[in-house]
Amino acid sequence: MAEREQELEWVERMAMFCAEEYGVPPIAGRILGWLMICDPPEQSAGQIATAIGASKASLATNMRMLTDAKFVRRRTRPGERTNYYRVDDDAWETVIRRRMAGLAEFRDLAADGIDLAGPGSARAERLRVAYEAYAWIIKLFAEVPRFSTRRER
Amino acid sequence: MAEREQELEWVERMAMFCAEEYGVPPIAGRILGWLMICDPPEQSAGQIATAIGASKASLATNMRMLTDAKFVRRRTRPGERTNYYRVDDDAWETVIRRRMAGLAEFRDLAADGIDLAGPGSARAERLRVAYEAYAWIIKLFAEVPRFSTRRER
DNA sequence: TAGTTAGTTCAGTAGATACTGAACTAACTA
DNA sequence: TAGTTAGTTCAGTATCTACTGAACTAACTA
Repeated sequence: MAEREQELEWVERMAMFCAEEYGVPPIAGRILGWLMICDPPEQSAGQIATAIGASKASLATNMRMLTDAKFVRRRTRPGERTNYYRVDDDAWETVIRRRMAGLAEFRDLAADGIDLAGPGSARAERLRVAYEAYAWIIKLFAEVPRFSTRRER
Repeated sequence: MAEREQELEWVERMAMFCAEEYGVPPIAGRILGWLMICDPPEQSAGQIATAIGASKASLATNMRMLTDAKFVRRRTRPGERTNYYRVDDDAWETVIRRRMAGLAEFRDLAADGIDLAGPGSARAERLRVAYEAYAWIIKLFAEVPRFSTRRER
């Protein structure tokens, strides 16, 4: 299989993973996947559109989404009006951290449920179990040192 | 606000959380939410349908999904043909553990990408960073003792 | 036997989402 | 000035998902 073909297949796998696991639109997933593996690592919307086979309009919408979410950084170059994009170094750690934040939301929901059912009631037991499962994992994560294979910049 | 009304509002919050965070259909989320807070804790499809305002058909489809995923347990009673459902004690720990499995999938995808880009190449650097962020969190959870506020049964 | 009811299956529908082409804006260049 | 091109916006479309009513099955009861 040609190099490019293999890359695109990998990009597609990455896109589908992001779609299923994180609910990201397919094209946003492809952009992310492409930016993970492309050479050079910084590319214009036009280059990316060509590579993944999407329209300019889709690129505009999805790049907006990705830059707003801080997964992708935009860079301009002096004397050029083209914007160049690259994946943020911290993108994946950000993804992980947001996921953890989601856990806290559930834990708080469970806490509200316990109040509603009456703390100490038999009915609150189910909720307490859930609360504790989430509190456990959140605490675990909070105690751990921040990940840092931080590259020098 | 009436007790029941408050409960249903809580169920709705839970359902929307499950929908957004886990991609579960709204009715499946409502079933889960209802089963977390309802009294008695074990209810028939008919009772649940009435409580959350869904059709029999939707109950059939969504209960199937939830029992297949082991989030909800079905129980029969001698001399009755009605099935009764309750949330599995381990449901939420299961949710957390599946989420962790999703992380491993990403890590492996990143590893494939590194092979494709050529390990050691500059191009593989982005992928290596992602790989390590995921490997870090996965290792963290793998090392930790299994959660156990296990109730006696 | 006929009637009742728990539960399943399926065809159709409503609503949402992702995507695109085309028209447009804005910044530059000759 | 007119022409070029990066990027945005928007209306329309295709596709998908969740949901329901209705027809059905299967297990029981009188």
